[in-house]
Amino acid sequence: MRTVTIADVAKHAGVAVSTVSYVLSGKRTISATTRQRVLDSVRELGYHPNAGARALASKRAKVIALVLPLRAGMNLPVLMQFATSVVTTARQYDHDVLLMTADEGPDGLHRVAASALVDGLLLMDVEIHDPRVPLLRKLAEPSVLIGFPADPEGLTCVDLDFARAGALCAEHLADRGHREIALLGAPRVVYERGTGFAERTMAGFVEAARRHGLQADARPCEESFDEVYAAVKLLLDERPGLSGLVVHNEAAAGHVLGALRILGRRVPEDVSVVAICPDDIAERASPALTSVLIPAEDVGRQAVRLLMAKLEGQTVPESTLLEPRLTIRESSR
Amino acid sequence: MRTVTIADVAKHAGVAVSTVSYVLSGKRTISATTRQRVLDSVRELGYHPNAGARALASKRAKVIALVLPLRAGMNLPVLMQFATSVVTTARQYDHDVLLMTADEGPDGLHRVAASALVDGLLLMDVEIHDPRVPLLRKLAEPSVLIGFPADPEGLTCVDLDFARAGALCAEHLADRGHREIALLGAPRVVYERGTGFAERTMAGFVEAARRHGLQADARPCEESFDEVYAAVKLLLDERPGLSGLVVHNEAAAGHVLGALRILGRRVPEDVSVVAICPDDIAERASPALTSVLIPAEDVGRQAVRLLMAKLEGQTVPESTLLEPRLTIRESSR
DNA sequence: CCTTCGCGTCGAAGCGCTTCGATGGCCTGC
DNA sequence: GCAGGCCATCGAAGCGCTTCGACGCGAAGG
Repeated sequence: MRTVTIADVAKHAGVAVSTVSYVLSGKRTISATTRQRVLDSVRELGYHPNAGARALASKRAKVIALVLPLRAGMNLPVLMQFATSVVTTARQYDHDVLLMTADEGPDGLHRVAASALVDGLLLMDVEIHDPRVPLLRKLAEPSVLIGFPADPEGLTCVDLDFARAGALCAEHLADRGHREIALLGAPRVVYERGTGFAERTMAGFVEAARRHGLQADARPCEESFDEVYAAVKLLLDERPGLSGLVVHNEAAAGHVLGALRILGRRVPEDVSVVAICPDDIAERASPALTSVLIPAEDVGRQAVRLLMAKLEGQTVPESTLLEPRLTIRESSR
Repeated sequence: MRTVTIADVAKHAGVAVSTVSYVLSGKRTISATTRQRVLDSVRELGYHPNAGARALASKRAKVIALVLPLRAGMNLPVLMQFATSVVTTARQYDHDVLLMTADEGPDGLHRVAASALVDGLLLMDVEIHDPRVPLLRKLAEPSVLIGFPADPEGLTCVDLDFARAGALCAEHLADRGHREIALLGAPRVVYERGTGFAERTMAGFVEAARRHGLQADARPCEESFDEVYAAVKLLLDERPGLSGLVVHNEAAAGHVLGALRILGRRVPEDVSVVAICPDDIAERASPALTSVLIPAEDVGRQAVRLLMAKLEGQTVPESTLLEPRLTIRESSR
């Protein structure tokens, strides 16, 4: 069974090859009767345009690259949701997704772009001083970044508004009358790596607390139970009046609850806890955590939309910050 | 800056286009001096072959599809390791990876295959009665499955040897002198979905226990703490002499330890626990779990190798089972 | 010395598609 | 009744690459 080409369709429908092409692309008007005849032939023969030929002729591969940081220690559920949402959204725009790992580095991006394998790039987990950023500026292919490098000038970046998320948590606690609050953040290495989002959360938190006249404290937090326990204990020792705790570290969130239980503090009676984490983690905790969710799906969808807009030559905002949403559950009052 | 084509390279090196092509593909002998001149030009001009043109002319896209079950509730770390290993291995064979979600179903596979977007397919998490299997048999493009459908005839399947893994656990416990053992498996839905690996583990476990004259018991196990606790309690009530427990459920593994602690059984003094799970989970538990690991990386690498072999027209075994390895840690004696 | 062979290279024919300019038929308006 | 215009369709020229057959030349063989 030889594969069906556009010429087969044309012959079957009794029209020229170009007519079939125009029916399929809609780039020229074709009479309703011809159009129907062609579409029938397409269906009957089971025609699928050859991707390579199309890419060659039209200079559009209809494929975008998704560059994921597939190193260990990522927030897997969020990453997965994000990837799923990117693939699904891309399909809605009739595009496919080429999966790449960050470890190919700038060369990998250059390769897929220069070979016209992909029309555009989506990079996740961009760091403050990301070696790929200068390349992206040079590339003819449009790109969208998840996260913010030091200088987003000339790029297109999407992210959750982490500063706002931090602030939202502080405000929530302020509204409930808490006067002394603290934030436990990501592991120290995350700050050192300079991904940016962790710092921005802290900054937003501290700023909002200050604005509301709260006494606030923010520090990194490791992920093992023992270290979380030690951190929580230290915090409570130093700040006996502490009654509100924000945890921006999904691995640690559960452990914080465990530590508080062991330390004899009830949640939420003695200490209110707010987490910045995916909903499923917040819901599964006990008590269920009041949380600000990381809207991975929104981010993915939005990123693809922006990329598609750029592919069509539209200009898009350099920076898109997604508004965080706080869901109140059992762990705060 | 127009993109560099093979014609540019040819002109720059003072040779014919076809010569450049042969230098790059190695399909005909080219004298060392010419070869070097061409390679120099390639480097100097920064030439990258156009993927579409190459695919069109050679009928090889140098892309494989990776179909992941991006629904929730998967074992994310394993899935990620697997995906990473697939991408990395594919790159070693100079191939790229197109990411697809299972929810496009058979039509999606047909689409990418018929459009020659990909040369081969890698499907993860194949189910016993998978609707995609009949299609794969028909497709001209080769494919490799992770997991086993009911009838693997004519397909190429790779998986951990789960039966062996179950047996290994039973044998480990038998060697240590345990006489009454049990296995807590995946949630009930997994068995109902019929992915196969869960059943095979159970079967291997039961068979090995029987062979060693042990009293054995195997049942599904849900993932929430409360349900795990109930299951463990029921088991201990029914089988007071139970001293060895195998857990094939990474979400439940930690909870089992918690439940045993609450029920006053020390691990490993009173009950030895063996898990079938990724190493990181086993190591993070306390006490660290003796475990049989799911070698996601091996599976990915092996799957890509098989696919590449098929792409080159070699015949490969229908079934490849990866030998499980047991790592002894603190939870068993 | 001439033929034969093989090595290294070239030229040209596609691969299947998009797109541009051309064409022919038909309607409109004066 | 005819010029002008528009609509629907066609034909052909590439897009950048691979690959096949051909060719020229020096070495080997008779």
